[in-house]
Order: sequence, then structure tokens, then C-alpha cells
Amino acid sequence: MAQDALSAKAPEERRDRILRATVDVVRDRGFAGTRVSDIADAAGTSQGLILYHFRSLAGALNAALTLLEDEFYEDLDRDLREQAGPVERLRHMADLAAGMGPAVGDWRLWLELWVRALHDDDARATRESLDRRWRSALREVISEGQATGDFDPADTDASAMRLASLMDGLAIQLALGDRGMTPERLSDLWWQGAVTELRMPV
Amino acid sequence: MAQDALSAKAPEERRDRILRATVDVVRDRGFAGTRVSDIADAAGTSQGLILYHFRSLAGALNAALTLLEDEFYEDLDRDLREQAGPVERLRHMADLAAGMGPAVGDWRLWLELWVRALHDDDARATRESLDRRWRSALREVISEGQATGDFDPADTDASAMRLASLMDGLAIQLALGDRGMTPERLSDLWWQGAVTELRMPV
DNA sequence: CACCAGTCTGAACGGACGTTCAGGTAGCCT
DNA sequence: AGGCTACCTGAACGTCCGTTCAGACTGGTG
Repeated sequence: MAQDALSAKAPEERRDRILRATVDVVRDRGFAGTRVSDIADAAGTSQGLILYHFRSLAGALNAALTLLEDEFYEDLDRDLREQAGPVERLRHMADLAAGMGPAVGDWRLWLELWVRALHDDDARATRESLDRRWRSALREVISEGQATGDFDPADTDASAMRLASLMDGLAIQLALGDRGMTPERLSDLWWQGAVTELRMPV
Repeated sequence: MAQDALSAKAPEERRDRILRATVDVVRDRGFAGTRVSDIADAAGTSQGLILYHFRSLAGALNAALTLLEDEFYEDLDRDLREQAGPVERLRHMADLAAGMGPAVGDWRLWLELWVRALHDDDARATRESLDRRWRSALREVISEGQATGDFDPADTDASAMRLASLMDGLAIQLALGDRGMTPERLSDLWWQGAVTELRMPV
């Protein structure tokens, strides 16, 4: 028995496990409901270790946020690069947001982030950055589609803003478990909206 | 000096003052950040009285929610009844949501409500009810506009859902203070979206 | 006036929870 | 081997905060 199953090989792995546990706890307890002991339980460590690696509960929460941010970027970049043309890319964004991407479609978490952003500056910065990234990806795809002739929006900026906002709004229904809102319906509703908004040829 | 300025005429007025104070505190501290002492300070009463009138902090918060719900309905009904035709009504809904109505455009509060709805059943019910009401008002206006020939949506239900969601999404930007998002821009972006979505004649 | 019910207060209580701390273990350098 | 550093733990501490409570004040009723 060279290694105890509980003790990770490297401290860094323990640290990572704590962050992942933090994300999990926040997802279903919310930022406000997350206790140090919850994270400790979920990560299988002591409370002390969490305070040792991060300086405070807030430190752990913020570190979890930046982890999330990084994963969001990775997901988005990797997934979009795989798609051939602008139409496919846009279609894929709908599916990603509908929950097919591990980080991108994590709407309960984004909801929590939005509200935390109302009161916490770190969260505000993270939120802004995520949103900017998502919107600029969207705008890029639209521009690309304009170049290829697939899209013909009346006002590119306004269309990008509307489509991004539409996604957020639909996602709220999904996150809150509204009757009749499913990932598929979200994807469809958004795609139809994009077809209209970008005046795609049918 | 028949009446002390601090002591309200009727206990009911005190109760009401507490509820209003609760709403105020929640609006800028959030549900999670709201303490009994905050409410007491804002209402100019003792902590005890809040626990006397409502059974607990949660009781006060929930009572504040139903107050909000009632005011939302009043605002919406009164304001919409004043408008002449479907086009004017729809236009007015944009303005209402952009923050011209005292209760309707209170987006920070709605954001807080959404997240609370993730974890609290009372909040969930209130949210659902508010959303249903708003969406059905929207759907009604759209139907009316179809009857008069002002609107011609491809799919009425889908259009209503998209326009409601678009509003929520835009409102998030507004509530979070995104650069470049103002009530006027929100109203414009939404209205343009509605023009497209409902295929209004220009 | 005496009594009572409703309203209101400020202090006290007790539990929850973030943080601190004293110490224990394991790898690593000399 | 000895010792140093990083990592980790569980208990203890102190604070914050919701709730309870004993009593004061008021207006109305017999």
C-alpha cells in the first residue's frame, strides 16, 4: 500500500480537486449557500486545507470562477474550430449553449455569476470577460457569414447583441426549469431567431 | 404633539413600511445579503417588530415578494390599458421594461428573484407567476395585432417566447451595467427585434 | 378606573460558520 | 540520519445574526 487512496499524488492535484468541488457545490447550492464545510466534504479534504490553499472562502470561490472562465474559453475555441463554415459554427453555438458543452451550457452557474456580479467586483470582471468573449465569437461568425454570403444582417452589431441576449433569455427559462423548455427547444427557438435576424436564405 | 413622527398611525402602516424597506434592501444588498437589522434600519423600527409581524426573515422576504408581484400586475394592467392599439401597447411594453415602470423595470430585483427561485420554492412560484403574466400580456398584444393586421408573425407562440426572452437577456446587460446598454438602447434593440419578428410593415 | 389584547422594543441567547492555530506527516536536501 | 519545508488535519475561537423573551406602552372595553 504505497499510496493512500485519499492522498493525491501531488498537492496540485488536491488543489484542483478542491476547485472542481467548489464549482460543483456552487452549481447546486449557489454562491450564497456555499459553505467551506460543503466544499471540504465534496472534495474529501479538511476545511483547513481549503483555507491553506486559498486564503479564504472568497478566495476559493474566485479561483473557481477563473477556472470556469478558462474552461469556457477552451471549450468554445476547440468546439468552434472543429466546425467547417459559418453556418455550421453558428448552429454549433446553439447546441453548445443548449447544454452540450460542459462549461458553456452551465446556465445555473451563469445565473449565479450574474447575481454575484451585482455585488462582487471579481465576479463582475469575470462575467464581463466571459460575455465579451462569447459575443465576440458570435460577431466573428456573423462577419464570416457575411463574407461568404450566408448571412445578411441589417445591422451586424445590433444583430449580435440581440442574438446573444436572446440566448441568455432563453437560457433563463431552461435553468429555471420552465415547463416546455428543453435544450432542443432552446436550440430550435434560437436558431429560428438567427435565421430571421441574419436573413439567411431558406 | 399628538403623534410622534416615528410611530405610525396604524400598525398596518408600520407593516407596510417594513415591506417597502425590505424591497429596498433586497434591491441593493440582494436576498443573500439582506439582514434583519438592515430591514429594521431602513424601516426605522426594531428587529423585534419584523419578527413580530412576519414569523421570520424568510417570512418577511416572501411577503415582500408577493407585494412586488401585486404591484407588478397593477403597473402592467394600468399602463397597458392606457394605450390605444396593439402597436402602441407593444411599444409601451418596451418602455415599461426599460425602466419607466416602477415595478416592471426593476431588473436587479428580477435577477435576484431568478437566482432565489433556483433554491427556494416560494420564489420559484412567484417567478413563474410573474413570467406567465408578462408572457401572456405579450401574447395577447401580438394576437390583437394579428387581428388588426399590424403584425404577421410566422409562429405566434415562438415569437412571443423569443420576444420575452430577448427582453430578459437585454435586461441582464442593463442590470449589470454593461457598457453601452441604456434604457433607450434596450428599448430600441427590442423594438427593432419585434419589428423583424412580427414582420411589421415599415 | 382596572384590565386586557395588540403592538413594539432592546437585551440576551444560541447556533452556524469563517478563520486561526498547534501540531503531525512526508518528501527532500545536506 | 537530521532537519527543513510544504502540506494537511481537527479542534478551538470568536463573530455574526436569526430568533426568543421579558417587559413597556397604548388604545379600547366593561
